[in-house]
Amino acid sequence: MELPFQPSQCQPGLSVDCVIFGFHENELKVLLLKLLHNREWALPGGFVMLDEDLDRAAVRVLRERTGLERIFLRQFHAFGEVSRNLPGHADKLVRTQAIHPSLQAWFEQRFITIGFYALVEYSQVEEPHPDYFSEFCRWYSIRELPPLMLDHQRIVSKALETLRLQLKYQPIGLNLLPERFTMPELQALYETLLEKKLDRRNFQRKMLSYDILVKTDEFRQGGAHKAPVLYAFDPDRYQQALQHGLNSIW
Amino acid sequence: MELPFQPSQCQPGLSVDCVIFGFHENELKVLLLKLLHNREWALPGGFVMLDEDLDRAAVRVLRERTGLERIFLRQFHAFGEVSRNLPGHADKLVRTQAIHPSLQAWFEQRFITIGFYALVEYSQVEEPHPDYFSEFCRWYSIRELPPLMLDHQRIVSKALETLRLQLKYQPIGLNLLPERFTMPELQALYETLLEKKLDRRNFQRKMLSYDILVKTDEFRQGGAHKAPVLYAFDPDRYQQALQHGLNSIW
DNA sequence: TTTCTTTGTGTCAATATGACACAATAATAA
DNA sequence: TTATTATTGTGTCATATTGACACAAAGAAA
Repeated sequence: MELPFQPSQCQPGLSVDCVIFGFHENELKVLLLKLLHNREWALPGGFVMLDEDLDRAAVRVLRERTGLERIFLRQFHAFGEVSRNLPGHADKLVRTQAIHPSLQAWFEQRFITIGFYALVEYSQVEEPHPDYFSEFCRWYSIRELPPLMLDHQRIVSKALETLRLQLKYQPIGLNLLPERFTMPELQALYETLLEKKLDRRNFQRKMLSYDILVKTDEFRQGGAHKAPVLYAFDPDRYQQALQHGLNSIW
Repeated sequence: MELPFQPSQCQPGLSVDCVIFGFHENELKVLLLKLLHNREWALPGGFVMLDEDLDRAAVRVLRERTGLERIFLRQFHAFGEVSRNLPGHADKLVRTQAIHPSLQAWFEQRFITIGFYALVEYSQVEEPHPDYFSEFCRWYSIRELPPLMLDHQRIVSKALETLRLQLKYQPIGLNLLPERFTMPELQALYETLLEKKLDRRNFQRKMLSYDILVKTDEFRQGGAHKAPVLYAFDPDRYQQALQHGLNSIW
């Protein structure tokens, strides 16, 4: 397999890492890559070309990994502790033949990484593509993550914290749920993120009051009980709610 | 004046810029540096030492500029567009004798900058110290900023946007106001940030309901009218409110 | 003492919220 | 075919919060 990047064409000491969130079976999941020759897992990430905008680099990584374009992607933090680059990390990559010895110097640099989080519809991601350093991809529930490389555990935690903060004053769901969804499904997403049960009736009342949902005349058939109505987000109103927030104190 | 940094000791292509906010005469202000040999102004910023944590670099810049330690400082965005480094910028620095020609290559790099915003008590900053590239410092009202270098205008705008967002779900004031302040002073801060008038009585009721203020038994004497009570923040409760937010929807 | 302005403390109606009841519906079991 | 069961849709009601506003107290100046 050919090297997917040329160190001389990359911004030195800088990388991007993406925490890709999906929602499936009432669980919040993240897409991880299994490293080659190593029991550890890693976030999808990459380097920034010298002539590439930072945000474009994150979009590219996302496209390369999931095949998706135009998805919700937000920068959330720059990780720049000196200690995040473990001594011996580059050496280990060479020893396990993960990289060619000529790249050792590149990987020995002190790296700052910019964390992005993405919200994607789980079912839309068909077959995630591993990259040069990994053998395969898998979704993992955030409640039981495997051992992660370097400080990637902390990056996931920070992304999750940011996502939960977003929930407090902005809508969520448009990017995580299919185009049409039921009120109980939306509630399940909120309950998962908040880690607590909500009252079904009060949830519906509040959610409808935000005026970002459109009730369709279709139902989710095939369930064991009363068929629930399908809703969709009103894209314009949803974007407005993202911009201005849902509940301002002032 | 000696060069304050050695390029070989710095993380390549990376800088930090600080938007230092203060509140004075009912105006939100930012601390700017007047560049040498140039009509433009710049944010206090600097480079990151190879053995220095990113956040520590921001703390150092802040200390060098304001003399203050232990102040409210938050990372808010990484600016990484290719176009933010204008072609000819390094050349201009050499031509105006702002930098020695040997540094031209360093300044010609493509830079990513990490934006931090700081909240400081205006009166505590005695005499701001300019750096190697600047002749003096000045506070500017955010309503009338002078011409800023490169994309620093955008960095200020983004910082302000973040600060206003913070106001929607977190307390503010501890770092911008003196230790003791009156309710009208706190309200003026909010009105400035929100750019709108608030009802004096409802503001007080809501603010007190957050339970982060301590009413002292002293008054602000010397005013032309009834002497208002002085309040102080309860540091512990304030920190808690910062952590958990003031008004959760859920 | 009067006037002016600002501060401290209320009231009250309108609205939003939390807790809960009950009918309707769809699949399954009797 | 009918009863059962779990789930969905639509309420009600008491309580808490909010927005709009009134009035008295305090300090300086006329």
